[in-house]
Amino acid sequence: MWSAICSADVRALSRRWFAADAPVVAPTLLGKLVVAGGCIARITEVEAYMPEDPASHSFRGLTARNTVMFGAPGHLYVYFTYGMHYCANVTTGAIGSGQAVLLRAVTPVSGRDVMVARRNGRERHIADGPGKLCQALAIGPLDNGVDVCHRGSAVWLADDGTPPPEAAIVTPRIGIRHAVDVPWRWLAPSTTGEA
DNA sequence: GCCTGGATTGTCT
DNA sequence: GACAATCCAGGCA
Repeated sequence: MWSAICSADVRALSRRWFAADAPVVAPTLLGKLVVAGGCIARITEVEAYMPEDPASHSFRGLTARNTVMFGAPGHLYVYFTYGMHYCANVTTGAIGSGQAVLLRAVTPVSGRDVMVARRNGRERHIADGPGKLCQALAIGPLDNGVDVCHRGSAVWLADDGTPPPEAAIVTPRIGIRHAVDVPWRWLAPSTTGEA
């Protein structure tokens, strides 16, 4: 698989891919690949966050932490939460719009052993949560702001031709305390549960 | 400068 | 199923 990533039939997603609003971009990312930490994983769950959304970090405007969210689309926004976990987002929309798509879960495609090792040897639930995803793919604060449209980046998103699932499951977002009824969470149907 | 809440996870019962 | 762990950002005085 790694050789495939290095070949021409797997290409980085273009900047234009992320130019639309987060709720539009989010479902299109299902099935796409994340290349990070020497591993490749397929996206199975995402959530959209908009600036008018009380659950979004950009709701209160530009701050030192969320600067990346207000920057150009197609960049990685990594933030620290609950005192011990990192979450990875990809910025979308126009510059200054403060939108992002949270990467909630992936399944290993290549480098599974490495991901398991990073997850302290856990064979199950390798990356079925935002914090676990960052741990398995070694995504951290140093990756905040990297360009995911560039193959040479520490973290980038790729398209290997796999189409998004035709019947993605749409649900309200979870783990948040504001705007809990907004259906901006998308899951690949065959990958619910164990990742 | 202090206080509070948080886009979570792992462990224990 | 319930709860503790853990620490930073942001709000407020």
